[in-house]
Amino acid sequence: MRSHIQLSSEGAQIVESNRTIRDKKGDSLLELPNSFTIIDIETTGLDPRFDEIIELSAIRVINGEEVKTFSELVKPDYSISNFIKELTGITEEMLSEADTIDSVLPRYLNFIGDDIVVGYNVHFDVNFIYDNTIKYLNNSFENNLIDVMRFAKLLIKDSKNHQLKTMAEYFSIDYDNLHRGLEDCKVTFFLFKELRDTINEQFKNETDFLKRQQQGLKSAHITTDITEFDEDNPLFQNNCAFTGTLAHMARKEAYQIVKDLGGKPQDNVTKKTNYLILGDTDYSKVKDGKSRKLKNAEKYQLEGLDINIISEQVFYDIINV
DNA sequence: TCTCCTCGAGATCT
DNA sequence: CTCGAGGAGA
Repeated sequence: MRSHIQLSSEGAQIVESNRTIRDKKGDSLLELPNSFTIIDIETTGLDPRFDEIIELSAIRVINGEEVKTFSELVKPDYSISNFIKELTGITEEMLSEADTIDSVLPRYLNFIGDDIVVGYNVHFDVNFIYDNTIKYLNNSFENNLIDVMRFAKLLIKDSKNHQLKTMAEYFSIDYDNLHRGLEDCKVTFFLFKELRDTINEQFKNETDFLKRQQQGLKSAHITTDITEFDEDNPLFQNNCAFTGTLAHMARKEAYQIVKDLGGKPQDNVTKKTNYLILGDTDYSKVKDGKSRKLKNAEKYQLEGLDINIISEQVFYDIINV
């Protein structure tokens, strides 16, 4: 397949086969600022290379308060599909009176300024804006961004998926016209607030959550409210490490269960390890099919240390699941 | 123990 | 794109 290279003086957008590189795109931040601009766009499809923008919407938020909104329809070059008509409720007739992208986009970018842009799966919107800014204005869109979906996935585990609609229902957020720009901005704004509250409920404070997220999953972060333990449980006061992916729970949940039983979850196998639980390690990258943790455990076992290498199923039996 | 890298799996936007 | 997991090297 031949590559199509498209170069521009500002914010080079290189289209190679079916992959697009946007080298001046802003950073994706895991932050909770008080001032930002919520964005949402409607398009004629999912692919920025072929599809067009038909609505640009935004809400300016300062110190947590909505202060201004922007929402304009955009007249596309080509007609829109029935699917999009159904999805958004936007008709050809509505679009026929709208301005074209080259005149609406500058107003939109002016409204956004250099604010951090916040959105749901915000990369989708930013990619369209980025490409259209190059194409029509020969300029780049470098604003940093915050993806609310990222927070949703990190915080909401008991949900069938993380679509905006599902999350809105999860938090009982009302919406009248989902898939219209401004309405989706409002839902995203409420959702962002709810997720911030969730963080404050589940963690000491916001920075505590953000710091942990950066550091990744550490067994030392797992805490328990339980004060009285069953001292007969095999895990009680014992060090437990895991290797591989567990079939029935996340590593984090397993750590929590160990902690709740009075055991001590570990990130690595050490000479103090008492149990190594084997998950699925059928990875091509694991040499000999044995992870470093398993190799260490076997080594220590040969040295006569009290370390039990057990299967995932035995672990479930011990914890009574 | 830590920091950074690589890789595969899974999901969302219109 | 993001995350989780293992690996390598300091």
